Amino acid sequence: MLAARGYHGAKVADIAREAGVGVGTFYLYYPTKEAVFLELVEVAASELKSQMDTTTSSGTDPADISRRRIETFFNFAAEHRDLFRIVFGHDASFNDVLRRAQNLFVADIIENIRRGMAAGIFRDGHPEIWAQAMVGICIQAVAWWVEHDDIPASDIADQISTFALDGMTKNPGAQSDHTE
Amino acid sequence: MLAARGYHGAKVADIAREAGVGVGTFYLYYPTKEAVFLELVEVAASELKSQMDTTTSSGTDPADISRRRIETFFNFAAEHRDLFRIVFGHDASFNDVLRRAQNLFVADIIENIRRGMAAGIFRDGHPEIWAQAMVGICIQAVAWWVEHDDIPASDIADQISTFALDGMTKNPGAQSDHTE
Amino acid sequence: MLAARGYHGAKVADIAREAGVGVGTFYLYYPTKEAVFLELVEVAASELKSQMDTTTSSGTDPADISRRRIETFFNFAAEHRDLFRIVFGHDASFNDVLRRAQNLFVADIIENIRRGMAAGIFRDGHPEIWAQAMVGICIQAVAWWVEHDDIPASDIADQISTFALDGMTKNPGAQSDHTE
Amino acid sequence: MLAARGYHGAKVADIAREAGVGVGTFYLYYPTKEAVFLELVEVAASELKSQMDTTTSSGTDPADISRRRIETFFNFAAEHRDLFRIVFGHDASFNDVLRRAQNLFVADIIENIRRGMAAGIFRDGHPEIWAQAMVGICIQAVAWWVEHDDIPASDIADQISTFALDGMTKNPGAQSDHTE
DNA sequence: TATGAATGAGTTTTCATTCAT
DNA sequence: CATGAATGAAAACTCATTCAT
Repeated sequence: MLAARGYHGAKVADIAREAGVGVGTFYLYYPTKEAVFLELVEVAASELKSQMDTTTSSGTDPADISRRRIETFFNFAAEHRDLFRIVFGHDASFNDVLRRAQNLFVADIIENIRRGMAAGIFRDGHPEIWAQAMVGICIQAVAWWVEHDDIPASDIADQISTFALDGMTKNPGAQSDHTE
Repeated sequence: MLAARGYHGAKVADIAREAGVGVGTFYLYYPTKEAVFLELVEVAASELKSQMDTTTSSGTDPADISRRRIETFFNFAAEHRDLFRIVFGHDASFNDVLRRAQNLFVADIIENIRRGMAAGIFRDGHPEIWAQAMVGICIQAVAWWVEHDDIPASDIADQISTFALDGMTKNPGAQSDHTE
Repeated sequence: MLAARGYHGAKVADIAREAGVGVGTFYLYYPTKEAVFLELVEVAASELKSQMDTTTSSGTDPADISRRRIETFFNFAAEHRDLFRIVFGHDASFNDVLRRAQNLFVADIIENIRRGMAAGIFRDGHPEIWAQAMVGICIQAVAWWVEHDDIPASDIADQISTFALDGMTKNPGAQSDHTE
Repeated sequence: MLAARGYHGAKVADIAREAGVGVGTFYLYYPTKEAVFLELVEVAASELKSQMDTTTSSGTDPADISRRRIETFFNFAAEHRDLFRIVFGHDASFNDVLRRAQNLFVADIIENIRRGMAAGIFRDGHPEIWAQAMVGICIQAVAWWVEHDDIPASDIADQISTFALDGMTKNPGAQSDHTE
């Protein structure tokens, strides 16, 4: 399925066939291969943003806004599952390499989270989702950070640790421990 | 610079030139283009993993382990900045599209975090890093989730909200609010 | 404008749009793209030929016939300027290359003609038109010649020199030196 | 043979095969298909120009210069026959149409020239070459003229008639009637 | 071992032509 | 008759990989 291929894995001929049209037809609607992805992503992003803006326009509590945005995001993803598979879909060659490397760590992270939960130190949750979240934080942070030479490693590590361990809210216990 | 190009953007000829060898020499050491990235990533991943294992072998507190792992990760990234730029480097065509879409949201997230911090609801931190962390969590979680059809959107949204807002630890106030 | 594009530069869609009809309609009247040019050229050629035949049917003096034919040709061209632009119009890619190469020589030829006129060796005339004529003779002659292997270069050069310098008529001075 | 195909008729794959190399090799030396023709033409044009400059640098008589240039041109063409076949080679589709149209007139022109020669009005020469010359003059002149709106048809017709019938030189009889 | 010129399979893109409406 | 969206064969171009030196 096209959706599972990602940008580089998807050939224009495949995209066209998948859509049930000829290659010529593809170029009737998009000037280049890049353009269709760009449009796909931009249209979706702008739709998502407008949904988020609507969703969060009623309240002003930042924590609440975050929660509702996250909810909106995943509802949107549920409705556009195919799109997300395209956009984050694994490209035959490279992403597999990354995936494998990630898995090397995910297992350990899950294990640590399980132990933390069992010990009552971590709040209850879905260990694998949290492990994915940890990986996502680190990847995104590092990708951002390598373009920002001025921040010391210890600073970004601290920021990420605080974020991941304590969360953003100051008195979380008072608000949203869904597990108690 | 090669490092800024990412897997698809980097031609074998560039990689070889960057390394100061001929393309033929490249193929003397790596069977395919994929292999060099695979090796790059795997060697680094295994080195990182072994550093992490060493770092965390002494203690058993899961929160502490997480913290130390995160620290190790960013120290490693600092020492292998080029590698990370290669691996997460933006490929000319596609990643830019993604980058632009992300930026659409990052600004809003930063704004919300700033307001939350100002209101004393969010603990103090680096708003942009946290925003990147939020985006990273969501992207990684959604990429993982689209391959796991059985989990309802509301469940994953809840998990991610809890993680991001409250953090993993149960009594964070008691442990690590760096701002108090 | 279509007329300026030449055969390869003109897309059928353009030709149809230019004509104010749909592409489908185009194919109602012409079986192929080539056919429309063929028809265009053939209809025009046959019309031109019939005009020439009429024009020259009255007299029998070959020099006079030549003169009248040339006149008819350019009058026809004046009335079918668009057609001539289509037929000899410069195709985006290749003809420009030729054009540029020609210009390399045209300037020199003009210069030589000017000097010849100033010295009273050449009869008066429009230097650029004559230079174009010179180029036209050479191109056409060479294009014809490369398909006729049996003629030595010196022979064709002699023929062309005689033609260009002395003209076709035996006693031109007695007939048509417009400048005296 | 490639040389007989002309620009549009020649596919890059053919050019490469003809040259005994792979298509990739072609692109190793020329960035685009257009570029190879451009280079072909420009290199040849500049070589031809330099030959012409050398040839004509000794004398100053314009008529002599013309004659020597024409000679140089055809000698050059003889040595680069293949190149000229490429450059003026007939493209399967369009040039044939033109060729056919031209032939419609060439026969008549030849006939007229023959009659003029027989009648002693035209100097002796090769009727077909002269007919080609006539056609070349007219095509080139008209192609030039359609881009120069300000010149009346009668003017250009006069210029061309004078050129073709009387030649450029003022007293041709005194100089170069090769037939007497 | 080291090289980089040569390769051609694999892609993107074009556009004359068709055909359902 | 008229249309233009759809088509896909054919063409230009890319780049990982090979191999003679």
